[in-house]
Amino acid sequence: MSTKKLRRYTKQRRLVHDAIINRTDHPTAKEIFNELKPSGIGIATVYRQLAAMVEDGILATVDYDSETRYDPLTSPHAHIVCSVCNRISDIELPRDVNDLAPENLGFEVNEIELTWKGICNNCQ
Amino acid sequence: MSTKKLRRYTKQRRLVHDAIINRTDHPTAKEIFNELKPSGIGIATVYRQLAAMVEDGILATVDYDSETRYDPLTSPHAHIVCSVCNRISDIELPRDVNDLAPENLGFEVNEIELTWKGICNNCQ
DNA sequence: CTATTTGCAAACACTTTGCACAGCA
DNA sequence: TGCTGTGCAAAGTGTTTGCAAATAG
Repeated sequence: MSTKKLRRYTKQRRLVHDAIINRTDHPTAKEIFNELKPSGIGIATVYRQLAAMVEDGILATVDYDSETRYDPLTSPHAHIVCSVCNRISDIELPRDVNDLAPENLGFEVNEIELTWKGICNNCQ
Repeated sequence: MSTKKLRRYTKQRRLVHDAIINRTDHPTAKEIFNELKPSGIGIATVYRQLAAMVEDGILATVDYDSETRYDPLTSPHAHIVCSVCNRISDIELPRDVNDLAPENLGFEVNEIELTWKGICNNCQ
């Protein structure tokens, strides 16, 4: 059982938290920074706060296009990525996906990552 | 129908090709470069040759740990990643995985990416 | 009061690019 | 010979870190 590290409620922590917590578009740190730039926040602080939120289990990360993206949906789920508009969407993880796990190979599965790439209905 | 771009058979092309073509460990460009360094090859050439091989369909790429890794197995398959030894292994894509596709959402699927993360039997 | 957090700039790691020269076709 | 490929160094990105000043508790 891991005790959650104590965090100070700074103005910057609240800014980053509020900027990401209801997003479904998987923004990068740079994108969050640009939106918060008018507040005078530093980009290092944005990176640090996002990392802290990941450590606290508030955010998950998604690597795409050589950038780390942040996702407030931390329960297991799959993604669909549109190669035209580059949008990443959350989607339910198929129930049967666990049946496909390679446990018979002696591999102890902790996490599944499932992404479909293609063209979303907006872009077709 | 795409006509394959003509490539010159330079010493460097052969070096990079031979260094990666039978690998199953998904090396990075840096790793290939380090192995070929004694030949005097430049790192830019390694990046360029690997990119050319991807363009020609000889290699696939796998993004992991903020680095691009190269995989001579280009037919659809899944990966298992061990969080202890960081090894990425190829594994057969379960046949039923296509049944799980989100085509009912109007999404046109081109590619599936399926990775299990956990601990391999060597590391348990 | 004091330990954590901030903003800035510099440092980092991976990858790409501009350019003059080398070498395949 | 002509044009593509090469090596080098510099530039580009995304991200992290060192440090003095600011500030939450």
